[in-house]
Amino acid sequence: MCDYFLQRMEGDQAGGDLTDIVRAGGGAMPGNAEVPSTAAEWQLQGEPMLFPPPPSSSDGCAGGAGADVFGDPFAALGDPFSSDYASGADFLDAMPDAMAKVGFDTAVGGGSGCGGGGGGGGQLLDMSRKPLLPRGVQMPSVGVLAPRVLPSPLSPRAIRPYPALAGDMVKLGITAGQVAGCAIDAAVVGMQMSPRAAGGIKRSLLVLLFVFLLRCTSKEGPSMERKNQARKVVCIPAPTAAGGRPTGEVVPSDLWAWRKYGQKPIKGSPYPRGYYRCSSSKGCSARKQVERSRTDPNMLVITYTSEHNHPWPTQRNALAGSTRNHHGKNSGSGSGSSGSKSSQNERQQQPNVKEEPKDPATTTTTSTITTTTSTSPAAAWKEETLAGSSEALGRAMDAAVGDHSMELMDQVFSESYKPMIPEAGQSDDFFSDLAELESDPMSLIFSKEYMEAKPAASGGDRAQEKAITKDLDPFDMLDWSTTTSSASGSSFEQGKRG
DNA sequence: CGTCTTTGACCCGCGC
DNA sequence: GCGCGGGTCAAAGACG
Repeated sequence: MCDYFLQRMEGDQAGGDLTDIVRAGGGAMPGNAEVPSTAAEWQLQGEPMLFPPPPSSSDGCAGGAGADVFGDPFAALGDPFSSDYASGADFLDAMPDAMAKVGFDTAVGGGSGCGGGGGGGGQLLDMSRKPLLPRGVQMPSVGVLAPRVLPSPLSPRAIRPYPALAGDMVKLGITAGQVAGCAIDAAVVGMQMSPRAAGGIKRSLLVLLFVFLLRCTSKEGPSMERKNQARKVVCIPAPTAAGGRPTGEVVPSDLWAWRKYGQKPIKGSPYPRGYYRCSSSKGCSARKQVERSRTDPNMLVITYTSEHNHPWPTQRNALAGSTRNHHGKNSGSGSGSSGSKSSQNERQQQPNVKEEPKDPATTTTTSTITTTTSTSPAAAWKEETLAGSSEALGRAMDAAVGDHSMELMDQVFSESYKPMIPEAGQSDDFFSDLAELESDPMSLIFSKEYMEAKPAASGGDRAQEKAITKDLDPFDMLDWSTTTSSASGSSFEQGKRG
């Protein structure tokens, strides 16, 4: 099973606006889309070694050169969540310089030879100049880590509000998918590299991923101004409940509170379509439709309509009905109706609400993000209408990244529907919102690693456990400071050793 | 009590 | 105009 994801603005918004919002993955994953067990396996025959083999596992992490050693281009950027930046926009505007420092080719028509999937598109990383990865870090094949080659670059209009970074990226023909792909690649690589290096890569690329995706999916710009309501279709794998309920649909969390207001059988599809509207705010017109793909019942097609007109809820409706748990209903009902359970699970994923699911069947993929290791098949994302061609994309992600990346992307995409950081005043809120994600991006990606690491801190050693917990902290782990902390590294090492 | 899901009815657009 | 399909409404019941 291969994982890929992407989304589109429904209709004819193709042509480079945001149809290429995210297409992560590629076809160059060595083997059968499985994570190589060794770094050497990342190298494909016939392709140049991007980096020399690590002299030793320890040497790669030794020394106190800090981020420079590992080529963290964004170390100087500092912590976007901190007060170093008056606003998120300031942080964003500082990114191009950081990119340039690592050979991010800002010239029109970047080099070639980096794309593993064919011609066209630009380069996110100009490998010929200076590796982003640190010395001693093995890189997966070019096709895996290199930017995805996508049909069209982002439209300048789509990222118009952010000229500083957007301009460079547009000139480069960089697509959000490339950014996303690299971020996911970073996650993959992170599992193979030294902890400190992983920190730098993670920080760099995930910053790019978040910032760029959120910018690109911003509603700002004429591309979203359509006579009809813009629709965004996201196709995701239909998660099945942990209890092994094949019919139980679990709509992945997107942090908004949705209320089901209807369900209709769809002609030609054996699966009904559920209609949801945002219940976070009374006046919110945001809606979404959830249905199983008729071509692939394992896929859920979620169509978002309209937009939220209110801030992202820091805590989903803690209202009377929102916290109820249909234990009895889930166990006793055989109605086959799919809407109820999915919505129930959505609300169980309130970021700030800790729940102890009593019924294993109610433990969904998202609710287990930070509590279990992933044993389910890797996540898959695809664009429904481009299933044929898009299936060739993104095959590198799944095995290595797994379900957690899906959650990450889900959150990223859902985030895209809230009013984006168009103004400085909102930027901080935006970053704060990111911070409020219970399942931080890195934990989503690396959770398996870290979850494996956590038991290593057993034995009642609270101090050590606390340290591990600290390492698991998204911000501590990301370590937005200028140097990659040893704590971050240790946690990763423990994860590797775990 | 407030909010939820469920579900049949209603409304609307589209094609014939 | 009619039928069909999709989208929404709203009443009823459930839940915490």
